[in-house]
Amino acid sequence: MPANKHYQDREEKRAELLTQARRLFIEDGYEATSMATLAKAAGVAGNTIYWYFHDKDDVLLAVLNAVLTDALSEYEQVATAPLEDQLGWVVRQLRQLNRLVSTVHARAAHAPAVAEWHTGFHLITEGLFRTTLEQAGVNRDGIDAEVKIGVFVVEGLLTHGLDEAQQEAICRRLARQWTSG
Amino acid sequence: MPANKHYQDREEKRAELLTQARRLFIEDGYEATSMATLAKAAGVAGNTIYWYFHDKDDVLLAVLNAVLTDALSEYEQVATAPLEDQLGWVVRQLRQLNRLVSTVHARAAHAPAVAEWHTGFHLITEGLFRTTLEQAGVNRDGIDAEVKIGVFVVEGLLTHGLDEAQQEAICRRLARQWTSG
DNA sequence: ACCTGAACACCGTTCAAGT
DNA sequence: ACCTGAACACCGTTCAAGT
Repeated sequence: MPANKHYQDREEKRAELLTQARRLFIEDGYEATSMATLAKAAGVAGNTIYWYFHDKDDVLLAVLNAVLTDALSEYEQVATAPLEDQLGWVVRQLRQLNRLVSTVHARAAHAPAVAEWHTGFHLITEGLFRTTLEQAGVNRDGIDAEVKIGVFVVEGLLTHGLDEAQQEAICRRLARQWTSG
Repeated sequence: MPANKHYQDREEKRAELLTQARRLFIEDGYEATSMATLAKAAGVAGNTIYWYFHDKDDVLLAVLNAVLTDALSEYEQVATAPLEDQLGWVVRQLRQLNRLVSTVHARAAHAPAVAEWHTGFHLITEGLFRTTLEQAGVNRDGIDAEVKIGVFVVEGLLTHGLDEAQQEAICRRLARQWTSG
């Protein structure tokens, strides 16, 4: 079956490109990683990437989806923990991804596909967040606003380098308001 | 006094460059505005900019300071209004600047000077915010966390295109928690 | 189908040459 | 001191040529 074999080879090579892109985008940043750098890391010529991805934003979307898939899979294990612990876990998990978060916000302004991904990401995470709050017994009236506040605060914690104490204080303050209200 | 005259000419030309940069960075974005575009808008050759600014990030810093100065000046007029109105004013004022906000977060990762400006900006705005909350009688214990939560939520409102109703709901929720606690 | 070297249009920045 | 045309090193992307 030459077709299957070829398909496997193709998938392997694409996977290698994706692995390197994920590492480089997270470690060095999207902007600082040139297509030439990425190609060299994967051992191909610069323009070969375009056989596997439409353009650089397409590589970014593939990286974002890979990271999101892994994160959602890990989230299942913490979904039943106390509210405050969940919040801390999310922040710790995403702390290393703050370069990616900034990149999404920056690229969303210029690349419609990234803007669309950004919207979908918020739908998913806010849906999970709302479920968690509802299970914690938060009043359903203002829950939409509460969810958005929670998400915005998490994003703020991510993109600004706060020390552990400040971070914990903010998480406690947020969680307190849910468990008391 | 040829020295004064020369100085004035220089200031005028720099001011024109700054005006155009401010307009272009806000309308089209920092990344989308090339040095050649900026130069053309100001009626000079591309490399002439480097006589007035060290590099492109230096132009960005000048724009940020100009915008901040104007914003602080306008803030004085609303500083004594009710909390909720102040919050709404800040969000409306800054809504048009969301490209600039994204740019600061993106460039802060690569340009130390922008990172430094970003830190200073947060010190100033959080200081003002804290004063406002204290005057509103918010409990001083958790006020640090409360201030950061407020700032992060405002940044979130800025960088995500929420409709007016959602925006108002979030502002009301935030303000309620201050006036009740 | 897959990969490449070479080229293209662009970018921020530098430099030698002008006034 | 101030300004410029030309050049430099780089960027993402395209294309003709190879297998």
